[in-house]
Amino acid sequence: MDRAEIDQVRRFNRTVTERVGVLHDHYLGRDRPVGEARLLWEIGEQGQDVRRLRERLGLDSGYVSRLLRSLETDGLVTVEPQPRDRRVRTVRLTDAGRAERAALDRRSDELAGSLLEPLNAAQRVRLVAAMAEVDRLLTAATVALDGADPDHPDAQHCLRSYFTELQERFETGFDPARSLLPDAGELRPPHGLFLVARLHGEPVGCAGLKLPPGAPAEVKRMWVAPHTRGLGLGRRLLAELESRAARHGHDVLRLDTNKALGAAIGLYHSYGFEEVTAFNDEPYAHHWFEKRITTASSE
Amino acid sequence: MDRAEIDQVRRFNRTVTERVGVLHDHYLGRDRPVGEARLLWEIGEQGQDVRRLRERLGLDSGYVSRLLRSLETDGLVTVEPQPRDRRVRTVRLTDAGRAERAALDRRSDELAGSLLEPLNAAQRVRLVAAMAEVDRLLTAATVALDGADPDHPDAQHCLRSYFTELQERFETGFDPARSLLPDAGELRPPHGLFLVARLHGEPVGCAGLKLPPGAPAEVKRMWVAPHTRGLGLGRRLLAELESRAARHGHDVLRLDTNKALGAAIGLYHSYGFEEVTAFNDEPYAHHWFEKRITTASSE
DNA sequence: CCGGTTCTCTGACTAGAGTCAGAGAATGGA
DNA sequence: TCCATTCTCTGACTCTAGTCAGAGAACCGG
Repeated sequence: MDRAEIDQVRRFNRTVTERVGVLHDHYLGRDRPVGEARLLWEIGEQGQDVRRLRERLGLDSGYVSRLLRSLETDGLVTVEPQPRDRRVRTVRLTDAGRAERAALDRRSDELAGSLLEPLNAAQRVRLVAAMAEVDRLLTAATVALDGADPDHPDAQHCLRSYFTELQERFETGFDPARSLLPDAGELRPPHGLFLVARLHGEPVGCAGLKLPPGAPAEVKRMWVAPHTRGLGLGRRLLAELESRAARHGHDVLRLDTNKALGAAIGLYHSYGFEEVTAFNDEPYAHHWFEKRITTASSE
Repeated sequence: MDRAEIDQVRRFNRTVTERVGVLHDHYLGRDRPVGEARLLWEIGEQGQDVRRLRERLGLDSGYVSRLLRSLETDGLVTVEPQPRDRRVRTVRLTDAGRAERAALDRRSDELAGSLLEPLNAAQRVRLVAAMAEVDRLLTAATVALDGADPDHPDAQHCLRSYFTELQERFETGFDPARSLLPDAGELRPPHGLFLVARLHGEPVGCAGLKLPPGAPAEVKRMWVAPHTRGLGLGRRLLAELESRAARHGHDVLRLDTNKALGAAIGLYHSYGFEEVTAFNDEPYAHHWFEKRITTASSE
């Protein structure tokens, strides 16, 4: 990371916190404390459990309770116990609350507009494009990769999505029973491992690795959520698997894949995999890839 | 301004305030309230008058006074009356203060680094480039254009810089006495007007307009500070002058310029001016331009 | 139906970031 | 010289945005 890069990031931080930050408070904190506004926003059109709200915003339970009471006395929300578990309470917007939320929405639009307003059309196009790029890359940088048990709810969520997607995309559909599926034991230590990628706590990708002693390490069940594609997440998962495989003493990484998964095949090529002849008889595979790995590899 | 643009700006605002904002507080507000840290930073290496500090940060005088006392009791600054006007007080960093400020500097670097850290080299390059673009265009959008009297200190500052620059850039140097200079009266109502562009309150550009009844309006003394060039500020000044000239009933805008000012000549061409034969005998002019204007023109 | 757990609420605090109204010293202009 | 103005400081508040420690209701498993 060189000096010029750091300096540019600092200039960016300064300009943005000044310009966006100040306007943000000006527009959104107008007649309601920011905390309440955030809460109002997060409740959403269909209501939310208090517990989920707390998690999403990372706030103290006492604090949320107080904020909600304040919104309630203003007639913006109703709080009622859930029928099936009366400890949990559900918040719902009243009509007034919905109106207030719409007002916040309008203000966010105004804020965005006020940033663009002084610029001419050409500048606007360039600013929006640059913002999209910053947004995309900062989001990419926010995704965290962690080891997880394949039975963890987040891992399960990813795997279900993965199978659903295979079912939709494979010409022949996908029936887990017909495939060479590793059982969960093969994807947890000491026989392998499983990674989950999370964005703001939500699972958005996964990848498994089999580590058979004396044989090549094998990538299994790599999946990236559709809304986070294009962030380089697949590449990051591969890199992480590769370095972990190397740390476990493996010097070859391999995988098989279906011809319907074009983007993945492209990634394997560009990441340094080479196509090889079939090393298993997975009925859903059309391509088999291998990559020689070294401990020093870092991307 | 279309919906897609607004939405992208809103996504950007959200990502950036979350990612940069949260880290900002985490890194910079570590062992010192953000208010004090900002002040410490703004005092700078060579010290500042309390009054200027207040202006720069837009804070209440009582509040600043209290913050300074707190920094003083921590041994980070000294506050002393200015010798020439003992009402005004000057703040200076002590050695401890300088060390603390250096620590803040390091943290800003760390913050910047932490944004780049999860990305690979290619992504980093793209992020930094996009940040530079956003920074540049948001800065451009922050510049305010206001009418001003040509004798106003900010206008005078611009004009002095303008003349100095002409002196340096013209092959023959520049001697105001030899040039066809409008007197200040011609650049203030009702005979004309004068615009000053300001960034965070600092003058960074100017432009004058002569409005002789029954004759073409004439652009005079247009200047943009070197560090704000490339922001489209010249174009904005021209557009503003054009619309004001139109509002005063003029339908032609004209100007003369020196061959040394290549960027300006390029701007005049691209803005829609056409070169014409000399309409005056300004000794420093090599090119004369004219543009037909309409009331409806907007850029 | 008992005991531990989960979930929400209340009360009691704290710190930060300001705002507002003077008071009191210095200064500058008539 | 004196009066208005400028500049800084002090005291007295306010509002956000939390944190922490229980208390009490509801639920769940054995």
